[in-house]
Amino acid sequence: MNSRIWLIKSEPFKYAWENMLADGRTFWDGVRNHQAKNNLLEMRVGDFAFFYHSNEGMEIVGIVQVVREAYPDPTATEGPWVVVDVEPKLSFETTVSLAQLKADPICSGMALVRQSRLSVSPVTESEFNRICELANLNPAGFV
DNA sequence: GCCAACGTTGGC
DNA sequence: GCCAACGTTGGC
Repeated sequence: MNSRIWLIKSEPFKYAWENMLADGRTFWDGVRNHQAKNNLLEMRVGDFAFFYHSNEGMEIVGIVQVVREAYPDPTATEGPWVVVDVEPKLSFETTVSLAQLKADPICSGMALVRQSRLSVSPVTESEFNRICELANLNPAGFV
């Protein structure tokens, strides 16, 4: 597996997975945190990212794929902020809740769990595999 | 609605 | 450069 894995968060009432599916492709804007921005800068075309619903839902609902690497955020009037372009890759039939991740020995150490305010975070390969397992997915099917 | 975690701002 | 005050995010 050459791709790195990430996790991006969105509040469903601002931009839900359904919006992502409807748009087909979007630029991931609004990141105003340097750590999250640095993660965006490290994303490469072909990388995958889990799509997490924060606040409401609090679960991973799908996977997107990076289709364009970081470029200046068109919605930012100043500052070093960037966006990437992503496309929906697949919808989870079995979503994975935050409670499940917290209770899981592998996933309880995730940046998502430890740093709840970070909106773009890295996912390790073992976390990725475990989440696929919890979602009843075969990673070999799409990686 | 409350609060913990964390980032930012501004006085000194 | 420190730190108190304040704002925001997001889980509970």
